Amino acid sequence: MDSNANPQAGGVRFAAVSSIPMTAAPTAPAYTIGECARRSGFSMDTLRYYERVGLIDDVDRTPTGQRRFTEAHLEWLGTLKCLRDTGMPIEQMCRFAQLVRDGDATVPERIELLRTHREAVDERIADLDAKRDYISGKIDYYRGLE
Amino acid sequence: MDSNANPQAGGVRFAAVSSIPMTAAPTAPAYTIGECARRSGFSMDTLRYYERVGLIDDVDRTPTGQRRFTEAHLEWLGTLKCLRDTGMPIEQMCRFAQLVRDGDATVPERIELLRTHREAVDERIADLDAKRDYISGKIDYYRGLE
DNA sequence: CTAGGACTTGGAGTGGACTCCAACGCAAAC
DNA sequence: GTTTGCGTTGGAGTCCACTCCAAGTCCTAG
Repeated sequence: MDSNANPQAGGVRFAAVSSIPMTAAPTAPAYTIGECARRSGFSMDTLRYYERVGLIDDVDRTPTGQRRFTEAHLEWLGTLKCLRDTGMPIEQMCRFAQLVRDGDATVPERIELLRTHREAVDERIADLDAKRDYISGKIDYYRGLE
Repeated sequence: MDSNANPQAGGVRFAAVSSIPMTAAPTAPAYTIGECARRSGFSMDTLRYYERVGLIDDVDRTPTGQRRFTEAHLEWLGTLKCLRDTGMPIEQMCRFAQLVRDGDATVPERIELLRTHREAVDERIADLDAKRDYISGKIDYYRGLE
């Protein structure tokens, strides 16, 4: 049901470990939204927003309604950050999230989506490279005028 | 007064030449906003908007009020496109435009601005490269599952 | 026990960069 | 000379991705 568990090295990693005072008993660590924000690099508001639009799933609540995020969430957030920062629109990330929810049968579709996205990223990089050169040319031109 | 005239090879270039029926007499070509849009890659609305906020200067009008853009405008628009597409905010482009308007004394400041921007572009490229690799890793992981 | 900080919700507001609209004038092709 | 279409203006609207707000609850350190 959940084959997103790629333990990719590049996940977001920070120092402190146990965020929430768990009464001893080494349970799997659960993070408050504040801690999750600090660790993921998203704001608390963005995390709530992502949950609302369906980009984050299965966020447990304490009996009083506070969110508790897990290691798995942090990993998933690392993926989202990567996709977002490479320019994928929210809507497409939602589609990807849906595929992940839909289980292993969607792996080929996920590959397809990521490949397409990677191509877009490649194009973006090539474009930036070219435009970087243009800027350098402009700088050189101005330097000739000084 | 105007040392933006860097005839950089990478300008936007199209096929057709004379857009507006000029009663013979090979005057410097002047382009309608539509033609300018086609040649620059900006929409007509964006061109008007850029003029309003001060990114484009000295746009002549026909006696009836229609804009006529010149070759020089197209070159400047090429520069704007490059800056915009590499993520420079409008406000900073406005500052750059102001420097160009302020004449040759501002050349060092322009260099400074462009250098700073180029650094931002370099960082963006490095970030995209890294995230591209992350995506590739994810793809490989999924391919292992197929 | 109480102060202060962290958390909750639904919904409204923001910022950047356009993009569209209405109502109109001018143009040039047949 | 009329239709088709390109152009004008000021101002309003849109889109995206958040970001902020109010009013309230909860948690924990002192």
